[in-house]
Amino acid sequence: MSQSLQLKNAGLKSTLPRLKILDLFGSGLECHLSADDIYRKLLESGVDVGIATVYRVLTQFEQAGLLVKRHFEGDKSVFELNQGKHHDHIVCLQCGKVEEFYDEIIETRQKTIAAERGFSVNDHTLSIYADCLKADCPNKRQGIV
Amino acid sequence: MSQSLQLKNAGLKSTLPRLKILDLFGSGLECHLSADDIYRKLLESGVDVGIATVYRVLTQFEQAGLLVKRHFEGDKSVFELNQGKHHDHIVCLQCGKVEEFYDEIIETRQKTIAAERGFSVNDHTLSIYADCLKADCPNKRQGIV
DNA sequence: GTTGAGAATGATAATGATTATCATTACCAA
DNA sequence: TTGGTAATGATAATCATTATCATTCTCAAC
Ligand SMILES: [Mn+2]
Ligand SMILES: [Mn+2]
Ligand SMILES: [Zn+2]
Ligand SMILES: [Zn+2]
Repeated sequence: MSQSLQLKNAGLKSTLPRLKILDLFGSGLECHLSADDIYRKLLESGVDVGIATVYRVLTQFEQAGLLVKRHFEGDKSVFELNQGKHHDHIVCLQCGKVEEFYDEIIETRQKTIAAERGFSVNDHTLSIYADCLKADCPNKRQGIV
Repeated sequence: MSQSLQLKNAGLKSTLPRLKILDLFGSGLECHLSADDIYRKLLESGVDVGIATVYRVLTQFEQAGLLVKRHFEGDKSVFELNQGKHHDHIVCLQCGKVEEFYDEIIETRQKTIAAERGFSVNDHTLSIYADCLKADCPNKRQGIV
């Protein structure tokens, strides 16, 4: 589906900042970007956008169900494409790379644990902070991408 | 162990703000307090402390291993006594109550998942946001305590 | 294609949590 | 008791995020 149609479906007018921000997330999954990441990337690519617009658009996209907001370690939140299905994250403490996973055993176990204690699960976040053992892991942190 | 001795062991001088803050956490477990919670409670109890001191002391206690910092939903972080052993949390979306749990199956599964993907787990956070089904759950949010 | 009402933008001020400064005060070893 | 030094607290500064508001842009109607 074209991006401008995506926006139309979400009840949002097709504007340059919105199209460019949608572009950044592209079709590439496992892409977790902060407002500042996006602001910086747009300026680099010659799109003269305001930081206020970035925050506004991200919030609108989140409310429209296009994006999902995440809170990893650190102070700033990141956004990713809404993949329609829940998943959890492994964050590399060396390079900041984020990998996604879904595990039925963990999911089921959480419901059981909550039920045993008199809770009905609404949502959850599981973030594993780990060291990447791969050879190509750049041994320095550089913002969660 | 007396509180002033606890402070001495941590290499910290025994001062009124430090003793009073340590007091607040007391022996009661499952006590998760934000800097502002603590600041407010101290003022209420007649201890005229500055908010800067609260933040400073919390950081010192965390570095000394007396407290652990947590990040639940929302903007402010909370602290709890360092119980020496890892645990995860269920947060009631109605009243904000926090319950703790530890599940060996989930812990083990995380290590397996990470290993399969070439990661060595360093740390993790699992927070379940749920609705408390108990009758005495006050149906309003009132800050995470 | 032109146009106008209303939405969107961006510069900037405001906010809320947290940290840094720095002059004053309190702790404690001698 | 006292002096050196660490701790405190009022306040300014910082950082991410949100609110304001005058200006610009979009798009449906003509
Ligand atoms: Mn993800
Ligand atoms: Mn806890
Ligand atoms: Zn999950
Ligand atoms: Zn755990």
